[in-house]
Amino acid sequence: GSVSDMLSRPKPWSKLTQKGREPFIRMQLWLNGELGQCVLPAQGQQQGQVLHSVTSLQDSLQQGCASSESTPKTSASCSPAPESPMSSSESVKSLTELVQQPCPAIETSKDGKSQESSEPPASESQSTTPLPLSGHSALSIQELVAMSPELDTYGITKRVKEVLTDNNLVWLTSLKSSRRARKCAPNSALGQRLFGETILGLTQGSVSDLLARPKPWHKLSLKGREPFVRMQLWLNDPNNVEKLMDMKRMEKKAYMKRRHSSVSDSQSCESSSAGIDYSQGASPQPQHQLKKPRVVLAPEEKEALKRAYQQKPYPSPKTIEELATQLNLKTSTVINWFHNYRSRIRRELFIEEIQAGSQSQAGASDSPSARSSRAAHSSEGDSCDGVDAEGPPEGKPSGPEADEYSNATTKSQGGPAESAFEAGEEALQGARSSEKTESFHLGMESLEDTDDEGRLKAPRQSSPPGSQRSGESLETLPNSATDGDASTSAASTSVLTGESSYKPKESSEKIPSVPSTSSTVAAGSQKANSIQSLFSFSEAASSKNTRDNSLRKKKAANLNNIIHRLEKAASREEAVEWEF
DNA sequence: TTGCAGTCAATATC
DNA sequence: GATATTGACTGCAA
Repeated sequence: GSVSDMLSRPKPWSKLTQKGREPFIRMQLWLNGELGQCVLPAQGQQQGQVLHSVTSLQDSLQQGCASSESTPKTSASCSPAPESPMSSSESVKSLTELVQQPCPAIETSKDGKSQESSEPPASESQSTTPLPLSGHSALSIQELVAMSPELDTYGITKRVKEVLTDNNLVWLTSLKSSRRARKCAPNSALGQRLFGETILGLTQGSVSDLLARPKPWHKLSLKGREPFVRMQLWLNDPNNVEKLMDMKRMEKKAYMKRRHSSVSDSQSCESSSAGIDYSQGASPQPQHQLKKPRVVLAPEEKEALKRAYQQKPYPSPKTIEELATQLNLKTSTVINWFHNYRSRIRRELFIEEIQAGSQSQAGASDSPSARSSRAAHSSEGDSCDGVDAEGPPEGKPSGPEADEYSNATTKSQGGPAESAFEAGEEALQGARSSEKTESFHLGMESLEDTDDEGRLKAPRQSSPPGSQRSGESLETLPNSATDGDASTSAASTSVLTGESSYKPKESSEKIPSVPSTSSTVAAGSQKANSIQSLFSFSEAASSKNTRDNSLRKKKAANLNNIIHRLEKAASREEAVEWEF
């Protein structure tokens, strides 16, 4: 009866609820000929199918995608329906099982996509890397992604890392004895590159990033979820490792073959690392020469940018322009830097929270750092550039306050600097900034001074030790913040004089040069000085504090973002639901 | 137009 | 050689 009704009187898509759309999706899949035996899993109840993003699914369907679909799944958020009886984890399981049965998740062959040649794998666009995901087309994966229940991204990456590294270990240890074997060991290891290219269709760098800093599922776009679904599928494949190893072997074979065949003239253009052949096949030299050298920002430049960020995470075009001029960078570089920095800070925060969340809150309460940060009730606010009035935002960041988590993400090595930061932060408690631009501009002026001597001529090629020079000049800038001076001067110091301008890169990374931001407080400059000295001398910081500080820094950055958005929203007077 | 997510790929680091 | 970092780019959405 329902079918009849639906067939004769279909509602327009826009009028359908998510549940109502489900049958149409199924029909579409069926029309695409991809409905296999797995259409309706035994568990019955295909309904719970809640699409995280119906539109995206629709898109993929329109592109002709299809595949083993369906998976009952529930999304607490969007499925009010009582019907989906499955728990989230069950759903995941069934999802992956489903995909696995008919067509193993990992089709090792790189040509795996041959069968469905027609489809234009949206995701691989320009990528020359063969998109792995075989038995299923890339699109079917999209579909799975759309229908997938919430996955534990952190857990998934953790497991993937384990599998990969375990594998490395196995090989390395088992081969340790033999010299010859050891020589081969690296080749036999399951590396990120192989995994990325074969399983995820991503490059090594992306994989590394993904594994190290997974975003929580709910923060991911459909596209962003795809690698996690792939990983989940891979993890569920009992033969995953072997298949990957096979891949490895095949790759190696191919490589050897290539090498042998190109003995003659290969010498000149030797760059024959595995996986290169596509680049040469595509086009000859022209691009080769057009390649522009990669910009590498000198540490001082980064410092300056960070300080600018502390003051204004969302600089105006004018500010960007100025910054670019002062630093002798292209505006696009500055823009990119801000974009990248914002998003990376955000991501770090995510995982910090995840990690913190997974730690027992118990320990957090009496850790010194926690104590201090709590005692200094306003310190959080400070660190976020005068966001002390962050009533609501407070809620979230404070939760994961735990100081205990292992900071896998926080590659924090900047012990001294960070401890300094902590001290500095405390010293600056109560300081607060409300003004932004002016101080920032002042800062730029200071920088100008710097430039006079040794402008960061930054060849933008590599940031060699030469950069030290400019770093020094920055460092030696006169501290323009005079005691009783208004916030502006204090701020200017913070932006440029940078307590940390001479800090090693790593530490500077973690240290937020935070608060000096704008302390309106008279004591500002003195405090800044104390920070400076701390930077130089207090080597004895505990790693706990270190982590705590890095977390704070990130929170600060995050709060900055929040503020910015709030301001924006306020100016627009629009109602916004905030998710902090 | 702006900001962001996701990614690549060059380079740095381990 | 494997992995991590990071500037740049693309595509999308508001």
